[in-house]
Amino acid sequence: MAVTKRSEFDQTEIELADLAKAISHPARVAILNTLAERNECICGEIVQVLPLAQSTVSQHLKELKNAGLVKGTIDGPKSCYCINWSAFERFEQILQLFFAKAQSQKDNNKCC
Amino acid sequence: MAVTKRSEFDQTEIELADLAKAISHPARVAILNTLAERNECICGEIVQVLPLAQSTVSQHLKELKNAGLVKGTIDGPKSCYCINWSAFERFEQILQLFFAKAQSQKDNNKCC
DNA sequence: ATTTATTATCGTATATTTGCGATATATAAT
DNA sequence: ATTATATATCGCAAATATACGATAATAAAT
Repeated sequence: MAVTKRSEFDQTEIELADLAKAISHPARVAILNTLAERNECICGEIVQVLPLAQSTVSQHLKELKNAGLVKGTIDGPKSCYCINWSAFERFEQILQLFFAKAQSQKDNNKCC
Repeated sequence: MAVTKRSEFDQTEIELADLAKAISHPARVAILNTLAERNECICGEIVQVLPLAQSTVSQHLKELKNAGLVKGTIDGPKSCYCINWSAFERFEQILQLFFAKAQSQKDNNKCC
């Protein structure tokens, strides 16, 4: 069966889960780290840093793009990928809310 | 092929990715939210809140447990699941580092 | 116009995740 | 001892993710 029940969850939960999924693979974490620490972000450099084939890196980049964390302009052979800082910061905020909300209840939690 | 290249990435990247994966499904975000806002955390309550079968919820709980974010004691029919706050806070710290490191480079980033 | 270099997409194989029903397990209640 | 209740595990089907090689696409260089 495996019909995904995705739509039956809260929008905020879905949004957080989707963003978390975007960084749920070490390659994608590495890509974001690499993009952040470069001035000019050419896809080729990323391929050289990662232990993966070019096509696989391209796929991971696409996922980061779909999640909105990365934006890129395809400029012929030299495509330029960069971090989408507004989405990145929104992600940070959503996480902060998630942790803050949970921890505000921490003292009530008496079991275990 | 699909041989996972997991071991070829940095330890910090793997750790972040694994934790992110733990919250990469709305059900698991919902479980953590629910656990946080209850004093007594009985698995049954969680099943009632989620739009999923009992066995599926149990599986998600197991994943959260494997990731270390949740700890539980099986007490016969009443198992008690709670947030593992030390792991939870470590997760928060890892994320903070990730975002801080990336954003410290933000001004250098001129492209796009 | 051809060649070269770079990135995207397609096809494919395998691995993992998601989800459920059925069943097992374990304690509390009778 | 038996029954009832709650949770875990097993087995299965379908969906999604991971990874690669091969190929297509695109623009710059010749």
